[in-house]
Amino acid sequence: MASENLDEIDRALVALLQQDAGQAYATLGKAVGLSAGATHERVRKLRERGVVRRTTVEVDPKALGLGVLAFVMVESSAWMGDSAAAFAAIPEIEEAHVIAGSASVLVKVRSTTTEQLQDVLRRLYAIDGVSGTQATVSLETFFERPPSPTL
Amino acid sequence: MASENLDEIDRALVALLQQDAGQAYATLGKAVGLSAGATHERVRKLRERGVVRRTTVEVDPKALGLGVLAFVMVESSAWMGDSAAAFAAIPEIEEAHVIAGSASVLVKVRSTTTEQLQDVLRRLYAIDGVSGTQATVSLETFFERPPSPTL
DNA sequence: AAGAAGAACCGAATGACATTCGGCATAATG
DNA sequence: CATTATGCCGAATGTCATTCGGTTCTTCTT
Repeated sequence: MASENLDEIDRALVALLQQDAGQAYATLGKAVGLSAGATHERVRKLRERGVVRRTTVEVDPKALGLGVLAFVMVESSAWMGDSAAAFAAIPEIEEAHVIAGSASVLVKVRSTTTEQLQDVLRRLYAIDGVSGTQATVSLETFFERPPSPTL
Repeated sequence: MASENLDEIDRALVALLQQDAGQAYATLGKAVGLSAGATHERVRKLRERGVVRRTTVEVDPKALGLGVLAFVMVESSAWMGDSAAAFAAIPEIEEAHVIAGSASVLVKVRSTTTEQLQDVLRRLYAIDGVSGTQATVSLETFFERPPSPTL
């Protein structure tokens, strides 16, 4: 997906949809200077091209009882490139990234308690090749926001 | 926001909305065994209570040209608790967390190039109290998904 | 440069859905 | 037990999503 195919209107639409995907196409259209129908077609294309993956809701993790957030550096003695499914099978893991450096995979974990976080660490060790973990607990989240379409 | 107030139906609705917030209330209702109107009222309440913060779109960062992802450990010689606004003023920063440990704040950065990432690091140093940064670049993202309402 | 094809747009028509509300049932409270 | 609060259903009504014919603009071909 080459970003060079996104013009100013596409980027404005993405930003507006990130803020409020529930607004009417007529409202969106006014904001970017198009009719509702043309706006609808533009958004349909953004979906078709995979720029907009889906419409979702942003949820307050604490409201779900997920009061503990930690970033875990997972060390391994083996190539972890084929382990995506193993990480995805641990529901507390929100994201997982293969990284360069002393560890191999960085994962973001949300849990209800620190006990549950410990259990996640135990389950991480059960993944083939994992030799160590180093958890960094978040004391406070300043903010979390979506990728900016205007960089 | 006490999570004890979320019943099974609420949690099912959150999960369904996370997957596809564009589906009709009639469809949602069928999935949880309620009428469209009752479902609408349930979701309205989840919004009112701040569980559901907003309806948004999930976007492919690469499609926006944001091909570089890094996690930066920001070290400081001072208390960073009042610096949320300073971090938020750097648009490449997607999230920022106060952490326990040798560094003070962990930030997630998306940029178009490694040069831009370097520029972000320079701007981070300009924040009062910042004494060091340690960037960990993501080579591959296994997955990113929303917090699970069923943990 | 001219013509054809493709892409994007407008605005109206039509189908789908959001929202509201009266009535009923259930749960909670005093 | 009586009263109040909450949640639900289903239908009515207002709003919006979607489509499409026609027009305009852009790109491609000769």
